[in-house]
Amino acid sequence: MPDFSARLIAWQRRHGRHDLPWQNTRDPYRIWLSEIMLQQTQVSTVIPYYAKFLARFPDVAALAAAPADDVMALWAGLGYYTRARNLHRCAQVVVGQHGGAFPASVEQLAELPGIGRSTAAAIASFAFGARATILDGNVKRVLARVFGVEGFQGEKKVENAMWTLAESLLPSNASDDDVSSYTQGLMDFGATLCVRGKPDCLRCPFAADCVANVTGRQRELPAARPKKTVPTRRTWMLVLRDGNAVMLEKRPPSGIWGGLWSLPEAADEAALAERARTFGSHGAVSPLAPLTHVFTHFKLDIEPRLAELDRGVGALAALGDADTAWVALGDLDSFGVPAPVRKLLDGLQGSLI
DNA sequence: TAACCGTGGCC
DNA sequence: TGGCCAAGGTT
Repeated sequence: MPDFSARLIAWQRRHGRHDLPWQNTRDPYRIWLSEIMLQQTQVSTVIPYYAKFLARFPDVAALAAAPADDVMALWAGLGYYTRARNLHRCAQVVVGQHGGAFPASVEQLAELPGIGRSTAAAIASFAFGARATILDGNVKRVLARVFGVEGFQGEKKVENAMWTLAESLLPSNASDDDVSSYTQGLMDFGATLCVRGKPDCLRCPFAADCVANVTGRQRELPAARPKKTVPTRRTWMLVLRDGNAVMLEKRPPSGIWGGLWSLPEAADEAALAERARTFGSHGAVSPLAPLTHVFTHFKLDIEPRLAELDRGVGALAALGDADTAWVALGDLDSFGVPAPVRKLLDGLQGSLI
């Protein structure tokens, strides 16, 4: 299909999105920030976070100079927290090694933390007019349908074929505006017309040539991910309360919820009671309503337990421990707290007298 | 190469 | 209700 890019650009200019908060700018900082937040995350989820970040960190220098904990607190609830750490590191590299200006080439961008091949192409095309293709979930779905690419896109062989195909479709002799419209068109077309459930083939500019449409295989393309049963883990969380404050522990930088502040955990009931005593609570440990949190690759059953701190021990319990903090329930916004833990504590606050 | 890494919306 | 997955990158 020699005119794929021309048709897509025309579609984008008439039917695509043109007023998202990170559009209508060529500021690499704003574009980069949006692209990192949008990794595996839907537009509607990102919008409020994007506004918060821009208000607090108006440029890359402000972000680079911020404490890591502040960045994590602002990111809390958005998920995939490695993105937040890499965002912070990337800002510091841009300031420290690039004089505060993002590099303009795909290759240099892709060397920065948190920026892979697709994100580098998005930034380079939007900010610098580079002729480089993205390959995200939208593009993979569109290519699989229009060109009849078989096989699960998680397989290396299939993904390599997709990259090659995507490269071959780039517009030649394109202006900066064309490049920008093309990249945005790939995203918008997949996100709004060639959607997973019910693609709007009647309004599709590729309908007559689309393999999936012509053969009626919209539901078979792209190939579904092989099913896997997700394991269930179980953990006990300690809500150690002192008046209106609870104790939080900073989690290790890697692993689930890396770098966030969460409740102290234990592997069983007895171990949790022991931890409560260690922290200075010798009274009853009472159960709170259990909750289940579903991650991408496992399910987590949480057994929360409430304990009261012995009178006057609060200041001692956290002394000299930088990974422990007492936080008022009304001050959780200034700490990066995992979403289900935040939900649990918000419910607790409402129930306290 | 494949597993790991969050959360919320949709049907 | 539960399966599926979204503007992917890192290890």
